[in-house]
Amino acid sequence: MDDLQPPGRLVTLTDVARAAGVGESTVSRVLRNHGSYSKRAGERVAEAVARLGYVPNRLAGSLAGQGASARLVGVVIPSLANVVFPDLLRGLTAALDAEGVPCVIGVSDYDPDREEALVAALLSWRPAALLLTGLEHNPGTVVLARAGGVRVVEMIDTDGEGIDAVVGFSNRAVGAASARHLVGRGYRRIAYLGHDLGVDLRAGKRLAGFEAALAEAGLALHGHEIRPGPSSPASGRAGLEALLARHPDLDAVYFSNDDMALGGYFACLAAGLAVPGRLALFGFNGLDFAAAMPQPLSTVRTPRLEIGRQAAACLMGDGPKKIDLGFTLIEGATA
Amino acid sequence: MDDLQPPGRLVTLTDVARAAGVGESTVSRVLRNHGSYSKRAGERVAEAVARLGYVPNRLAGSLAGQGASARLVGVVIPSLANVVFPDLLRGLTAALDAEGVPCVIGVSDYDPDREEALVAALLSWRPAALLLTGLEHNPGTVVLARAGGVRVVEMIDTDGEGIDAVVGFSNRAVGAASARHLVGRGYRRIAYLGHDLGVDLRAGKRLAGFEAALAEAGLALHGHEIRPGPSSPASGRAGLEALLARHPDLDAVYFSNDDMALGGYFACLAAGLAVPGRLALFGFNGLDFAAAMPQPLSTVRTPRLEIGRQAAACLMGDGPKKIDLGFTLIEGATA
DNA sequence: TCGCCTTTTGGCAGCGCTGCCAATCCAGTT
DNA sequence: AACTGGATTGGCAGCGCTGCCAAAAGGCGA
Repeated sequence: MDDLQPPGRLVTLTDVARAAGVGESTVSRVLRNHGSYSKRAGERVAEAVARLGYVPNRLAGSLAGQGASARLVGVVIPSLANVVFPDLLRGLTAALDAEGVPCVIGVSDYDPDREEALVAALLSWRPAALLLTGLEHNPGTVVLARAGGVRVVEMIDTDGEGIDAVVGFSNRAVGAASARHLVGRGYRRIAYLGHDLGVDLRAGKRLAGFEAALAEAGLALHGHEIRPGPSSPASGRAGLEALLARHPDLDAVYFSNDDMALGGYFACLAAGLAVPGRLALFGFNGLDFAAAMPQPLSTVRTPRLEIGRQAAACLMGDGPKKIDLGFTLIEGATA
Repeated sequence: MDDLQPPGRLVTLTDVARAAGVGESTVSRVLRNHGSYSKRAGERVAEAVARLGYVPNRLAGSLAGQGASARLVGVVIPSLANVVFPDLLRGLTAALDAEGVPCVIGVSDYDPDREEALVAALLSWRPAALLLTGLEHNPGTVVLARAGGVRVVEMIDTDGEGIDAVVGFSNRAVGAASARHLVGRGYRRIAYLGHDLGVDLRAGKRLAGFEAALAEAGLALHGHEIRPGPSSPASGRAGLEALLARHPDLDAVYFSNDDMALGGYFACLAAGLAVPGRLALFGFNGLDFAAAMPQPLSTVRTPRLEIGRQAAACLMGDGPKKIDLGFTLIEGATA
């Protein structure tokens, strides 16, 4: 594939300098608009850049520059299959693109070892900052991140201690608020329906908060179904059918997220179960479709874009170490 | 933020060489497992690397290496809000992470000028390859991409000429197949409900293919609703309500994608319209939820992950210049 | 033990850029 | 015209690494 472009050397700053009849430093100053230079020099450089089609080499620039760190941000997320993470990236890139800082991303597939490998790989690009998801990491990941000499921001989860800065919300609190809502509405035989907790630690924290709040009300989970694999409407639908077969007397279900809840809603529609009359449904995330349902889904809206934005802001300025952006309980009409 | 890490210099390859009592070149050879070195040298280097916590500096490595191009891939996508693009990234990162090549991403927000700026920014990192979305770009973008001396792959759309390699499917053909399906089922008063076509050119191509196939059958669109803004279930629901108010006699609706179709389905549920008895619905994309609906959505499944994977493969080897991965029409039960 | 060939090794230039410094220029003063 | 201070400029070292090359170290049969 490399023999396709034998154009020899790409245009360098030295070429521009020669073409513009000025020194290299002048070109550098003009291009970065840093230091002082005459109007004339600016024009000649601009002209030469345009004529030669010069594209700066940031590898060289970053290497030579102060601190030798690149204007890049390394991001490790567990998955791209769950809307939450693209939303996070969306907030992030919106804020970073404005600064002209691109993200280098790695997807860990919820595997801590892959995460560690990705952190090492990303650090080798000497990013200006590193963004991780959640607070649970391999010890090696933490050592690497600390030794990397970069700002580290952990996103989404605030239930625990971070390496450096943390931006997110409390998943435990979300679970507790959800439980209190259901209990307050009079539901008593409440089941949990989720996807694999072994990998999604934050779903586990929500469940823990949920059960704790249930316990405060003198209740316990009335049924429990954990589906292998990632969350999806299909999994939610199959899961609810399984759950109802085992516990026909359920009156409410707390889902690990809205995707699962949508599947549950579909199951109810298909089975002709009145929602919430016969069965109440409660989700998590507050995705777009939740509000468009015939009966808006009862759920908790999480500030996903805002987490991304604040995380980006956190990289730039020196904000507080822990930012809890909270969440919003959406009453909806399904619970 | 930078005064937080005054740890002085990070560990360099020279430090490792000194600590291991070997030359720099030997360390380099060991680390890249390139060239020959003794077992003893390998062990001493490995020990020193572990002891010092050395993380290579790829900025320097790439700068010094052959062709001075980085083991990075630049990706420009129009949005992260539409599942399609995260899915694309998913296929991509799955294939690239295996090779240890991270993606540097930029989000253009469907703006050709932003796309051009992002291409320039990404090229300045001297990526090994550049991945763009769609075939329509600013002339400047094309010039840049060509001059960058990198392999360029355009994803998703095969209806037109690419800069270098193209991986995707024909949106026109998707539209035509969808129309033929609806016509074959006996629907005659068919409307189109979509989001902003000005930005989503591929949706426009589908619609063009759809109308062309309709014309072949002697039909024309019976109603037409374009919603401003991005696609979403909420937009689909509101759109269908508006459409039905204007054309109460519709018997089928072709949606710009499944998200819009889901909103349409919700609108039918809410209004008590039988699907497909009273109104048939047809989507596009074949998202997860489509199969979990009480009546599986009639739609077209696109090979999003596979496009990402093939695009990655395309960067490595020298595959064909144009790969059409086709699509699958899913009959479903809504049309 | 010696010569010959292969494996292993270290030195060093240089990738393209930035930061520092000293040189130059220029306008305003004296 | 000489002088002064700030604005502008170019030269050059060096960022951390790789590729090249020549030197050193082994291996082995004679």
